[in-house]
Amino acid sequence: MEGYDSSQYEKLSLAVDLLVFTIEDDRLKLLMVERSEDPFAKMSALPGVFVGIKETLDEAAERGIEEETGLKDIYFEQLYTFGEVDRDPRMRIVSVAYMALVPIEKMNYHAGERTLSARLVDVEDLLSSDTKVAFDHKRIIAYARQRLANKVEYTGIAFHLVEEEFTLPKLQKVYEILLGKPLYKANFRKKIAPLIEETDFITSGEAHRPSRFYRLKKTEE
Amino acid sequence: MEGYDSSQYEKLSLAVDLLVFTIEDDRLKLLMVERSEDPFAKMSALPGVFVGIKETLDEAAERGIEEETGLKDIYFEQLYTFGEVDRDPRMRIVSVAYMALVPIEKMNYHAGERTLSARLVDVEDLLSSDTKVAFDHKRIIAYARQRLANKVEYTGIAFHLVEEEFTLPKLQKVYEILLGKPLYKANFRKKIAPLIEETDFITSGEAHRPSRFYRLKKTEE
DNA sequence: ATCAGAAAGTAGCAAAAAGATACTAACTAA
DNA sequence: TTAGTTAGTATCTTTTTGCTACTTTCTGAT
Repeated sequence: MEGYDSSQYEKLSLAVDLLVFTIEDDRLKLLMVERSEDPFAKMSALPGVFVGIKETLDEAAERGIEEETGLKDIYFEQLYTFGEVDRDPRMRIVSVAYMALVPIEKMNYHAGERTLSARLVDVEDLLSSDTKVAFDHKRIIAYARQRLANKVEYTGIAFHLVEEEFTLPKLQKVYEILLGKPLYKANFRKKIAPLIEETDFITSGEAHRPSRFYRLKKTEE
Repeated sequence: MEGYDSSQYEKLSLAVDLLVFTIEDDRLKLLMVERSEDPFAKMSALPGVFVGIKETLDEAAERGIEEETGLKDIYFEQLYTFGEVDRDPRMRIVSVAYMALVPIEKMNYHAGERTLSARLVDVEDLLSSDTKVAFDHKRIIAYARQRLANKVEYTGIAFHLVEEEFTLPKLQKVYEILLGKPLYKANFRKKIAPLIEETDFITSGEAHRPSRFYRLKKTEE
């Protein structure tokens, strides 16, 4: 392909759509914006940016995340590239979706330049209702939701949704939310024990036994 | 993003690079072409096509696969999108990599219009040697190799590398090649037993006990 | 015909992981 | 001091995996 004379092919616009997930009030939430302009004015959409001609995809994703949340250095990964011809009614735009995870304590966001507002949307509610979402963004969200559920089983992705020091009940809750089912406390602890290490801190002030804070062990993955 | 006036952003070329894998002589092989033009003339590269302005990514991938192999209806999936700025020395080209799997018995290929030849390359040999490959294609191949190894463990992706009716020794070999390690026969059979069903056919003519042909059960996944 | 070789296929145990239950521990608030 | 509530642990059962050793069924050479 790259030997082709590419000028015979029309170029197209490439965007990055961002799925910034967090967990708030024991629910999986996603950062969405309210569009100020047509098409889909006043509807919910994923935040996103166009990819600059001198910018890698990862750089565009980082830039977009920072514009929406002010955050740098949060975990993100490329999700999938959506390239239906008519996904944008105005013109051909191919979108590379990126997924980012951030603990709610660090979460921050604000309306962008061309959006009315930004807010956290309950993902399960959104997906199980027939709420309309701009473009093909609902499908993208469903795809990401699925990937999250898969990855929590065989990677440490859930750790990105808690702070660096976390209690096991809190971490377990994150696993349960992503998996969509309750876990046995004892088994959960057996499973993640080799990945974590104790800290000297415990919770206090709650009307029950305090829980210890742990952190992720550096040495394994 | 999609509310932006996109005209302020330069458009770019989008290509699909194809990784057509098969198994030949008990080795994982990949279809590669020899480039006829600069840059990287005479070097090995992945086959690929540019994405047309009225064409989805999947359609472009299907078209590319058919151009290279004459095959329709083979299994393929989107792998990852590579968007480094300088991955093509001439101009900015973002590439969506697609991975296709085909049993060697169906495999077919020929040099394209702008390539000198097409051939099957031993993947492990290529990756463990310091053979130069055009563009960032070696990295893409390494990424795909990894993904194949992962997916064989938790999906039925290996079935796409054997014909519809297959013997268990043959299927096991495919698993072993993708995983890069030997498996115990008895365990392997226990594991895939629920996924397959017997046929009435067995091999013949070999100097040992014949083996039965099976097929994938339709009902599960 | 019989037997050696070779790969297909099966039986069955041991070890490890996952599933599940029931308990004990430590805090606050009344 | 006690009731309520959640943290944390001990222990058993079940399932899966890891492994070995066996039996089966073919060809090809005595």
